[in-house]
Amino acid sequence: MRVRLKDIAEDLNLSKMTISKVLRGQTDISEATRARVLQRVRELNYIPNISASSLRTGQTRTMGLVLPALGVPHLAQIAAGISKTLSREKYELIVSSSENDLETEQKQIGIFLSLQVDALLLVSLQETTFFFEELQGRTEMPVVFVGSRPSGVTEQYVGLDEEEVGRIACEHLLQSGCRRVAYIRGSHSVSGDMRSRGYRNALRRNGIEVQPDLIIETMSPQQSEYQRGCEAMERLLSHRRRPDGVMTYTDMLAVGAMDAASRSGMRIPEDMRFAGCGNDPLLCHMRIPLTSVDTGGQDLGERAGKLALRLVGHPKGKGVRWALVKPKLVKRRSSEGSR
Amino acid sequence: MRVRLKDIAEDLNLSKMTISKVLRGQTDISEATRARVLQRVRELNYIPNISASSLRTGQTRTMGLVLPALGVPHLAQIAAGISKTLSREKYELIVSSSENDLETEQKQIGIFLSLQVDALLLVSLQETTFFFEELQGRTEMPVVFVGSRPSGVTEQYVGLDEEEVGRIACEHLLQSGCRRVAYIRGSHSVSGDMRSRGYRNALRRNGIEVQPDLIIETMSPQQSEYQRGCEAMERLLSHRRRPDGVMTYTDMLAVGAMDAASRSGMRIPEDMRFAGCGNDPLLCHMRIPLTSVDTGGQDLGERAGKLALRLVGHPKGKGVRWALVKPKLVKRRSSEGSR
DNA sequence: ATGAAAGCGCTAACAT
DNA sequence: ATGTTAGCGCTTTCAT
Repeated sequence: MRVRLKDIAEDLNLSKMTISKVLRGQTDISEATRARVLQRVRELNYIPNISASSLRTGQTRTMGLVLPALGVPHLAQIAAGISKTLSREKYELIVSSSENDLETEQKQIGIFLSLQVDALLLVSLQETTFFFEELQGRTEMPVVFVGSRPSGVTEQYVGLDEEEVGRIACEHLLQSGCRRVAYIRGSHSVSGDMRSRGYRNALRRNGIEVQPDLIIETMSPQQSEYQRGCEAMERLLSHRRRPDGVMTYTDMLAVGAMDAASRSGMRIPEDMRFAGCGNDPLLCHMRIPLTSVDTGGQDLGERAGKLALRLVGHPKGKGVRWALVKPKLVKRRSSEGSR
Repeated sequence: MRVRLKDIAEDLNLSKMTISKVLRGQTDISEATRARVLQRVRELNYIPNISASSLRTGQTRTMGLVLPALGVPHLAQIAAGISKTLSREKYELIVSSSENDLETEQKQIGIFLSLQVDALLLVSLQETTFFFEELQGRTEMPVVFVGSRPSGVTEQYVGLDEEEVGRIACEHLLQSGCRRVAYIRGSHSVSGDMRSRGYRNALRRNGIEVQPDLIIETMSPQQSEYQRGCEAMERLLSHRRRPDGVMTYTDMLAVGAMDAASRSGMRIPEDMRFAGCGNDPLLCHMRIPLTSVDTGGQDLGERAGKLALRLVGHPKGKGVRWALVKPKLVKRRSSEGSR
């Protein structure tokens, strides 16, 4: 049988209460007893039963994170950031994946509710607030949205400043001397639209007209991102007036685009500069080191973790609202030098 | 306040017990009552308190998985495989990451023990059995090692047949007509050694002598894997007699090697065939589609999940022992055709 | 400084 | 077919 408080108590001829107090760091215990207890606790390898303590206190010092998928670097960074922040306050993070499925996400949330975690952090797939409004009625558990949010949610949200992503990439290329900056975007998405807005604004602010044919949507879902990058580039190269700078929605699109450009005899960065997005450690250090917008998963996670910590124990609706994390540009050779 | 069994019971003028029985699918309840209860349960959005039920039953229908990192495709596949298998039996998986840190791993294991999960699945960093021997004394919780194991562990282990990884890659290249197969391996590791053995055996079985200078170790940790692949290839190209087939420890090494080979005028696959390892969806669909050994993360996860399910409730030491999952070769253009 | 009693929400075992 | 009792391991409250 597992060691319980009672076992330690009987072993030392003390009451359960004394052991419990020692373990929770209460101060009304003599130093001598404290030492004896701690010693024996270690010897017997006592593991507290969170179920029991949770049942009594309503707390688990544990938070739950639901991600659309494991295996995605950006999401992993978010998780790492949260985990790091929580552990500073002696909270632990447990994760589960919704496998990009809306219903699975709801199920996973249900499990965390059942497990009595102290707060819920969600990189949510839900597009509406419907599910969460229902949730409000059932529980007072704090919920923090990270990186994405159902439309309409404005509180308890930590996100990336997507418009800024588009802006800094474009601004950087312009400052490197580019005049015709193309944007290879992914398929339609809210973040895609916002980055696109940042891109347009940067152009306008620099007195450059937005050219619709320099914005390429790549959405054939059968093709790999690499291929889509290649094809987008080929379309851009077929223009009468070719772009002299290219930014992309993801790093892999940039890798494909750079390859296609190289094959056509373009020199990078001399003839054409590139900026990707994601700052993927694998992809950014391939052939031509790729300038990329770091979408700051770790930062995002840390902010979200802090928000969750502040929410714990606060009556609902109190406390902090939301934060937008700024992306950072990481310059590498693909956009080096200026003209 | 959250809805409890008691609330539903009072609401319907029944006892807690009746509600509990309905929710657990006991059969000694009239259809009429069952229907009433289920209806009200849904209306009130009842969420069971696992802490309470766990305290009573000692079960949570939840298992814990500790990974060295999130964000790694192979590990994510393992997690997905486990999760899929468990959910068929109404078990749930929660995950945590040790961030490649030995002590963090032990801490995460402790949390899962505290949370009373029904079994523990570990892609463990521990190299010795020391920690787990200590664990044995504290708990009867079933532990399954996945993909890696402390030396000496032979039970409750589901792993990849690493020797076979090396063998099938080499065998495939030989069957495609290669006579001088090189192996670009990573830095030293147990799995690296085993794959190397598979490679050597395949050569020998085909009556080809192992040439030490065709085995390249790439271990400069500052460099990216891509660069290390390039450099390894350059070394191979400088040999008097160049290889006509190259296999690598990872897909990224193959991508780098292929690029270096292409730059030197080698045609792929005509002059030189390549096989990577990992079957990374991103990397295998770049420039030249890459033949790769699929290390079957999903399979591994499913087998591990099944093993864990069989272990639950069994007295320790009973039940299944271990399984080795066979890798599968996925052929693509980099090794196409024969001579 | 230490301990006794009660109860968190649930369910096993046993009535009725 | 439904309900009663007791207790899982812990902590809150209130003695001593």
